[in-house]
Amino acid sequence: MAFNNHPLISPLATVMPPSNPTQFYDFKSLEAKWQEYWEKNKSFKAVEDRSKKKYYLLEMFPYPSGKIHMGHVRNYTIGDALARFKRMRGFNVLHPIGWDAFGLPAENAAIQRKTHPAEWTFDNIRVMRAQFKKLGLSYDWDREIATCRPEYYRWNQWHFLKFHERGLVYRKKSTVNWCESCQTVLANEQVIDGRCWRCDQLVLPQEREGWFLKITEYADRLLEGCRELAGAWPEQVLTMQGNWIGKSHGAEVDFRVQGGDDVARIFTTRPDTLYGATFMVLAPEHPLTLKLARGTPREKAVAEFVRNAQLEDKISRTSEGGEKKGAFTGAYAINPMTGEPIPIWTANFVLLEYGTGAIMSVPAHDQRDLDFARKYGLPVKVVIRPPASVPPGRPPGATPPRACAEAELSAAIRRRHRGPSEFGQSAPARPPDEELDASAMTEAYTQDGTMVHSGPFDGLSGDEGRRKVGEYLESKGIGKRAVNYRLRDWGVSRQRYWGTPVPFVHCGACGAVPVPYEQLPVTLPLNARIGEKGQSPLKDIPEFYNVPCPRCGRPAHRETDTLDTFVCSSWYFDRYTSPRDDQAPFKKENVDYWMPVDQYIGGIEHAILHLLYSRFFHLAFRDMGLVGPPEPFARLLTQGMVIKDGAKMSKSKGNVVDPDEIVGRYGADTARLFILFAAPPVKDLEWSDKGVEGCSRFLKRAWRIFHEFLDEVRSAPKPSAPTGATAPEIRELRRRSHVALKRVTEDIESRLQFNTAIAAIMEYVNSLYDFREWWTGCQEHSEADRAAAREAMETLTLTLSVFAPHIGEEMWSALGHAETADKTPWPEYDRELIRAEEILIVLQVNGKVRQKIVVEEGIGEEDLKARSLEDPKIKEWVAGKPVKKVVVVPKKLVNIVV
RNA sequence: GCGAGGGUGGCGGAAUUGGUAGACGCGCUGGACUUAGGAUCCAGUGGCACGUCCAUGCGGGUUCGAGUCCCGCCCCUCGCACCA
Repeated sequence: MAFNNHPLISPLATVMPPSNPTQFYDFKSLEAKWQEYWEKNKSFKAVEDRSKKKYYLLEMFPYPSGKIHMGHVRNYTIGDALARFKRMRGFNVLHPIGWDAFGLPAENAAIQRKTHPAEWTFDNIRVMRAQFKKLGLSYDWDREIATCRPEYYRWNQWHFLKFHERGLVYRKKSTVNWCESCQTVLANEQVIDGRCWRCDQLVLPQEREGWFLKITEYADRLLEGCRELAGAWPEQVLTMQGNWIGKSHGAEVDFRVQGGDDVARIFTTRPDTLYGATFMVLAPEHPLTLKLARGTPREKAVAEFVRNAQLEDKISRTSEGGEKKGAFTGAYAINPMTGEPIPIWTANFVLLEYGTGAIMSVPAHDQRDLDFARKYGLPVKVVIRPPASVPPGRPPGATPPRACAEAELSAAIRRRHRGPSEFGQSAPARPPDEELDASAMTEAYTQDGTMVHSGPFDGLSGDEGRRKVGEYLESKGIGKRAVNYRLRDWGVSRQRYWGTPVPFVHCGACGAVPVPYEQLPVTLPLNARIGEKGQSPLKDIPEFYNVPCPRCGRPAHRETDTLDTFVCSSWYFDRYTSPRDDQAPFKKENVDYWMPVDQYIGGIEHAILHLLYSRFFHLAFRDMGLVGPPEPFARLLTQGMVIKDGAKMSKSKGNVVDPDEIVGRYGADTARLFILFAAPPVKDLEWSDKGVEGCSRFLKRAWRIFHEFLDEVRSAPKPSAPTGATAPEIRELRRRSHVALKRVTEDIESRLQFNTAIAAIMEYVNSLYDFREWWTGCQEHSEADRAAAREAMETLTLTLSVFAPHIGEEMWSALGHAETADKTPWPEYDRELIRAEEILIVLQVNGKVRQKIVVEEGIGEEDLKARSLEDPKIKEWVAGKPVKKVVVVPKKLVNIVV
């Protein structure tokens, strides 16, 4: 028990003796011991302390689906390493965890297993919490939340009512995405390629009434924010959000229907092509479509076409390869510029939800319109002349210029990421004044050019033309410049049980009435009979369903829809700042201290789901004065997937590795180390059992070398400044300690490259084995020598403790420290000590490496040049030829050009 | 089609500003210790025609020097895509 009786040993050591006094690395008892210590001492409890710089580190909280998988281990291990590092760097770190505990799987599992969703959920939470603790994750467990508890979801309801007060909540009947297998409506963001994001089933259109949040009101600010986040968030995520918001500039123009009062409003990004509009197309669902055909010989054909179009599923209807089908309504509209009548059609590819649900068709300058015109024999009219030269690689008609904010955004992001780019060379000349031939063209000319056959606008270029036409439309009152978004409002109604009840009451007299704040929470009854498909079981619980109207007191009934679970996750990071507050969703002073999240870590699958919703909530909160910062997540890291045998781990592929098994066999430290070492966080990680063994081997190796030095080092003093009297081996040891420290520090701090940081520690351990050879060969060691060795062991221990905290703490306490490693300030490396006394210089002849020489560190350029030319090997290579030039890169290389 | 990211040994991956390509780990080869080793330690390990050689997807270019910069291709992954 050599290190058990040291006077400085921490109080815990007397309570809990070191797991084993031998050199055997007994990870099992050692990990259990430290986990118990952290738990008892609440080691990672975060306390608001305005005198310290805060650091809010957050990983996306998990859905309690059963047991944790490797993806979780990776996500939370990355976060934990960073949390531990930041604490040692002197930050006041908030590192919380909780459970995204509402959702369909609980309900489905409950039906299957004849249990209750609550029971299933809390069972899973228990299991997963224990698994997290076994991994040694440094959470402030006092802040743990579960969104399915009324203490949490009452604030969902509170926010919903606040949003309602501000006009951000409304109810409407519309065509929604219905997932038959989940028996619920989905928001647009939750439909991926026409399929449900959770169960992968095809989504069907359905007419339904439901609750919506006006995220579209924030479209512009959400897009603007993407610009600000450039550099701090992965470019890909910002691009995806930009695409999703889909802002485009253009104009809305009214087309009068010939012989009546009807007006069809269209949206176009190309008002400069208005003169070329030779027909217009309405969405089948457009109210005018059937109206115009009514009472005409076309009525039957149009009605049938509309019916068929609506039956067609959305993917085939809107995919590029999908067949463009249309029907003539029999009516004509007046082109407001030319005054000419143009036929009004309806077609499957025009969507009611986008723009105004009606388009003008300019076949000469839009590929889709051209295809349609050719198919149905409609006229084509050229109104844009290509410029005399076009940029290289972009033949006319190849790529439409998207008058879209996407392009602007990605350009802005690129500028942020790389700095301004240079312009390409000028384009090859193209014969000027070449006019397109309307009757011959098979490809629409979709790029900008000069307006022709456009009356007073002839000769104007794209941007100018669009502006002038816009101004003209406005002056005539027949249109206006307009901005359109692809983003739709967020449908939050879910027709399922296991969620936050929508806090509204339906009254025959008063309509939908908000539940008064003082009556919150509207508690989800636990006695529901789950399993009846098609409607919420809440309807069958009279004590829930039947309530007096809060306004008039007459019998009314509660809303039975529950809120989308993404509502829970849109503000949980705020709740962590005051998790137990029962007066407000969070305390202002706490949220002001901790927010924004400094580093957020999670999967890319939430790029336009959770991450967009949360930004929306945050902006709305900001407008209500609840929070201060412009964005909730200052920096975002999207970690890669865990792959095995080339595919994502999944039950169906049978390639899952159970974290429990790895932790059981090798210990949490090994599991953590491997997962951080095998790949940089942003890249996919290929699982390797052999790699895990390698990491286990490394920890044992570190443990052994540490214990070989321990006895002599335990009582050594702090190393003093270097003196010339020490042996070169000691100086080299100190140099390597400080080099390792520098590399680990910088790899974590400025690059989040844990894999190279760990590689640096491994290299360092290898060099300690080299050093040991010399050390054991010495008769005795001076105090200064022992101090240097102590420093080396402390550096090893502290750097390792960030990644493998259990073994790190064990070693740290063995060194006799009263305080734990995680409470120890991260050491600073010494620039002076890093400087090598001798450096390696690479000698090149004509750019090829021919020799390597070792020279003293401070050698002058001329001396180095001379030494290089004198080198026998170099002389051989130069072979008497005249030396044309010598390039000297200080401290690196000399290149001799002959 | 558009946008982003990527292509480096047998494998996972390094190389931060144009300066020794392949750090670190896995695997493999040999040795030591051992009753034994799938433990541990030590040494070696890009390729071959073993050279003043060839090597970072392919072909050019800039440079004393290119995995890194420029031009043109090929392939892979992801996102967007009839969006008016």
